[in-house]
Amino acid sequence: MPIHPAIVQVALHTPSHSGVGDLLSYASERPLAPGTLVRVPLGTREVLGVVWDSDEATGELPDGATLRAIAGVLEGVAPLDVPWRRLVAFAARYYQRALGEVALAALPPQLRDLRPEQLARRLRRPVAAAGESQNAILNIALTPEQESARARISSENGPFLLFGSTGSGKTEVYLRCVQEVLEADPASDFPTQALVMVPEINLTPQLEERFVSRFAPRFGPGAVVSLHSGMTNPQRLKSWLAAHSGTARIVLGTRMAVFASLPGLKLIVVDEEHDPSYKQQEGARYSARDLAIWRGREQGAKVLLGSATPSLESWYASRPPTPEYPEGGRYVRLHMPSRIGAGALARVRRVDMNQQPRRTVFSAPLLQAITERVARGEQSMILLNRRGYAPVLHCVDCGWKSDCPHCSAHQVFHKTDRTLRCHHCGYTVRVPFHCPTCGSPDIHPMGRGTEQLEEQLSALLSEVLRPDRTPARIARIDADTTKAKGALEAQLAQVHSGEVDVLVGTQMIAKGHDFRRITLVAAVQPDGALFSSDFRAAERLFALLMQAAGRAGRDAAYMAAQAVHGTQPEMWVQSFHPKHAVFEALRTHDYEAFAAQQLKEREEAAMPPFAYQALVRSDARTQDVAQGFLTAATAAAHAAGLPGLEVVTLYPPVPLTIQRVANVERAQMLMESSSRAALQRFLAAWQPVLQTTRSQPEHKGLIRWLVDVDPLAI
DNA sequence: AGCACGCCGACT
DNA sequence: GTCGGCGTGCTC
Repeated sequence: MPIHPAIVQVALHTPSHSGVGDLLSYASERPLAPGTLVRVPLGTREVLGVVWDSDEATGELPDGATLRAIAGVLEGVAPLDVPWRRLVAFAARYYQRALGEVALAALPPQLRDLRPEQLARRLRRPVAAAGESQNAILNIALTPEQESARARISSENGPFLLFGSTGSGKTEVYLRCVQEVLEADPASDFPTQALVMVPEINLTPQLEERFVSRFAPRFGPGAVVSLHSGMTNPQRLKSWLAAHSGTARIVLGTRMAVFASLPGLKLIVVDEEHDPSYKQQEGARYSARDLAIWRGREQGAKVLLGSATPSLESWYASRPPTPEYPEGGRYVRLHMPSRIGAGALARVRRVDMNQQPRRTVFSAPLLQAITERVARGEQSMILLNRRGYAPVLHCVDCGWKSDCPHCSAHQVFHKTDRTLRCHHCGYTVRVPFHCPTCGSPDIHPMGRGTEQLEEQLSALLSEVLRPDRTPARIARIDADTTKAKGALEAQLAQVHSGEVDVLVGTQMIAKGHDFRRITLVAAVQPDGALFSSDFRAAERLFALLMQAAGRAGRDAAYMAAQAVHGTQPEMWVQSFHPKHAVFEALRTHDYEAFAAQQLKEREEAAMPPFAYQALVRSDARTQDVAQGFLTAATAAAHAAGLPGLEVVTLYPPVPLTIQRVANVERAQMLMESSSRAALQRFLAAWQPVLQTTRSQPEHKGLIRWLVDVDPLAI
């Protein structure tokens, strides 16, 4: 037997419900620093692990377990530092997941697969030279508003909420703040670093271009790296190593980037901080924006959130001091109301659909406005948040509907490829010629999706000519037309080049992309979101419509040129409730009034941000089992008198809106408290109770359960 | 989470 | 007779 003088605790990818503790003990020939990456035997496999600080003096082994030896150390990768480990530990605790699960998910996937010698080979590859040069950074002059924001970010601690309307030049402020951080003399010998996050992968290339052109001359071509799930595994590993080693000074990425190892981190920017994409929806359901705030505080990095329509959480957290509450919010609010280099704000035109003939898709005035724009060579953008031709197919004779056999949802009619597709489980069939139930040929689409809009618009504009006397051209961009790699870029290029006159699409066209010739944006059917059971629906719709409105008339020079035709940017909304508060606020572009009204409602109803919530979801073969498990776990919690329970409200389990997906029945229950700490205490204590409850025979059909802390939708 | 072990159905 | 379905149980 070899002698192993050291015992190390290692975090491994084992889920929290697996019954295996957070840390497993291994023998090592020498002590290993916490944060060291190791390969260890686990059962029959060999897996990647991270050496962790052991709180207990000795790792007590369960009876019968024998200590196995570490298989290897990933030499050449410095141990992950204390701030990184603390971030991972906090995220695991706060979002109720196993430590190892979060730790390993935060590392590039390829690190798991590489043997130490393969990694060593990769590390020997030359990296892009990152040497600093004396090349000056070419800056654009800041407006007084931008300069004032920059100065306050520079001199105060934050966190900051940069509230700037679309076109106010938030990105330029980000660039300046990043520059300032990178040029500062680091207190340690590790180079200073900045992390910049955006909500969607689509938005990283244009941002990367801007950061590279600004900073590469000064800090070298390898100074800016990206980190998002659209990259290949080797690319991700390369970026990760560059950030970890300090070669990369700026990391641009999506929510996953919040876990990047950045030992020199001094600034975190979260652009479009209100965007729901920052909340991970599977696995550990973390909010990258909230973790950014935590990480910044812990690691001594400034945090800058930016948005034209902040989340109500961030808006409330940045409330100015009042006589009543002299301390104000935790965040510093910085306001940039002016648009620069952009035209006037879009004029909002509301169409009351009650005054329109039944089944109207494009009201006459909207169609007229689009027609005029085509004739002038301007572009229009039509938003509809529904893919496919129609959400359901329906038999006139017997009432049959195209229900998915595996889900409690309709199969969507896709005319392009003649299929019925379930958007929840993917189940696809050919469109039947006759009703499958009664054989009637009288089956019709009900409702409309983007495919149908495109088709109807083609018919409606068939006689309309562009300035060059050619027919109007219509394009559609949604998840169906952009599946192929590079398809989105190709389609966007078409719009940019002016080939397209009218662009139809889902919300993916409303985000980020600046088309200079768009002078009209229309939401043809936004009502669905108004009366949703989700209390955040209005907030989300308002943000989307504001963002969409910001797409019209982005380019001041173009708008000035078109002014001779009387062009002004317009945002059209067709609604059966045109007087709804969302549209009223949109009309005046008044985010602040909208936020104040929403916050008042939330406060009266004791909802976030005035209360804290968590969900437990359970999946099972039958709805009875799914709900039964939650009911039993609730009873067990009360019986045990768990801590925090006195200020946490547990609501009874209910089926999810889409109750069954892929033949799995889903139920959930809500927990709510005015105290975040109490909710946390309760959840932590409840975890083992849920485990025990599951092991009881009456809950045999339970497939899984999961906790969602600070859920975005209920 | 993986992965092995284990016990029942329809194929070369 | 085997290949393979996924239920159960284990991993320092």
